[in-house]
Amino acid sequence: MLHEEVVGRIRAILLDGEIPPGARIPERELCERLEISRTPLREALKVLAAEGLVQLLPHRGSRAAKLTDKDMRDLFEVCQGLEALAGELACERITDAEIGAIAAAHDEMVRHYRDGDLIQYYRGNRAIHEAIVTAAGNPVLAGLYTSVTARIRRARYVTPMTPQRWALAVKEHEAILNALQRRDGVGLAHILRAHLRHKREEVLQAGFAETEGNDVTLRIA
Amino acid sequence: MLHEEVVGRIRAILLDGEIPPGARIPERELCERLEISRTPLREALKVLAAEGLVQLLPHRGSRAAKLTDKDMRDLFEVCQGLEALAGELACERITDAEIGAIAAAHDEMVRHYRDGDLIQYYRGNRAIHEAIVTAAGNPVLAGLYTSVTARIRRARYVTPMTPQRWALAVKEHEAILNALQRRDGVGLAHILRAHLRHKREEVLQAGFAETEGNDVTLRIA
DNA sequence: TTTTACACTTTTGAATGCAAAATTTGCGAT
DNA sequence: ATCGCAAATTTTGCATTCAAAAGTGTAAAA
Repeated sequence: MLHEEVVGRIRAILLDGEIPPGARIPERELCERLEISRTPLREALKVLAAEGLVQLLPHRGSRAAKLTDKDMRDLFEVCQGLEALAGELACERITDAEIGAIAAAHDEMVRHYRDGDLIQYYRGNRAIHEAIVTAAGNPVLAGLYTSVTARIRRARYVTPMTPQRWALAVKEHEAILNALQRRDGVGLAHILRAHLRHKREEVLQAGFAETEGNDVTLRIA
Repeated sequence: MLHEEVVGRIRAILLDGEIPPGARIPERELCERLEISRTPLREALKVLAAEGLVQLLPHRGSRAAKLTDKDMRDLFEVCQGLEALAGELACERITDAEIGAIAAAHDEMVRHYRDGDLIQYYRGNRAIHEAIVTAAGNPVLAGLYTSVTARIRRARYVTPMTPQRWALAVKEHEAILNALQRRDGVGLAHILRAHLRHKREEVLQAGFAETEGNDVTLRIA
């Protein structure tokens, strides 16, 4: 198993909440499960610690990082900035074909909205946001975006929404698509920022910070 | 020696250009020099690879990452976005004391400009940009900023400037300070973006991409 | 009964050793 | 002299091992 694959698998375990935020990461167990020894596992944990997904305590092992309200706020704030930048750049560089693909994804997402299928809606939603970032044509930006969104993914794509909020989000997505089609970078940046600001308020109001005894996984079910 | 210290020391070696971009990283030598064994060294290298400072080639060791023109452009683009965001947030949150400190740093920097001391000018310049990011009060943002700026530091703070460009940069810094004092977030974001755009053009024009046979260190001397 | 001291266990962090892969060296053929 | 190929050497990646630190349990003393 390659180094990057080890990192990826542990990242998946953490993002799935299989090891819940704040819990200790059992080196021995993970080694057995991934069928590797402690050396490559520990290398991966240090990388994930640098990413912010794992917290290393000297001589006390590693834990799955826990996000406070402040962390969540900071991450959303940065995410807003990154998506706004991506939107502006995308408008300069996006091809008609890419716009077409996003429009198709948008229509499909709206169908899931009408069907009331939140899971599928979120899936499409995420694909659109990622497509915009990709269209920006900046791998550095894409990398930071991936890393920041990974940390808030569970909160962002798991929060239940009220009908009102959901309707607003869909409306905002109409505006996002529209700005893209007009290649209105400044406008797109604005609407993306507002869109994420609303999402953040939603998440924080729902109390989704990963603090003591707040098991998000339970709430999902 | 603590893990973070190992990472820091290798980072410094790379940023100083002691191991020039593209060169192989000699594990054995570094181990002896840092007086550690290969295990912690390799952990550090993987972390630095995740940061983009080191390139890992499976079964072929690690090299100091080399930046192409495109990489440089992408990094500056992201840096613009991060600084603009930091500027906006800073205007919302900065204290009078912090503004005072930045004003003092600014005055000192201008003195170095008048003295024609580019090294000291750059040092002060960097301190101001970092102070603005700090004033944004967002550690996630600060972390990304540190990591992105580290990668372009040599280009950013080493490029020789023409008198015209230097004068323009100082003028822009007057505007930066002014916007901060007025707590004009949008204005500050704009001027920071323009400032960095100019810097990027300067760097790219100077041909500072770390491509084959382009030893930046030589040019500094 | 509560607290503290102490031995014991577990776990962490790092050095060493070993097999596999890659690079370099040496030699023969053209 | 140059090219090609095989043997030798080096280097990489990982498993194992070892010392040190943290955690745990027990028993004695207050």
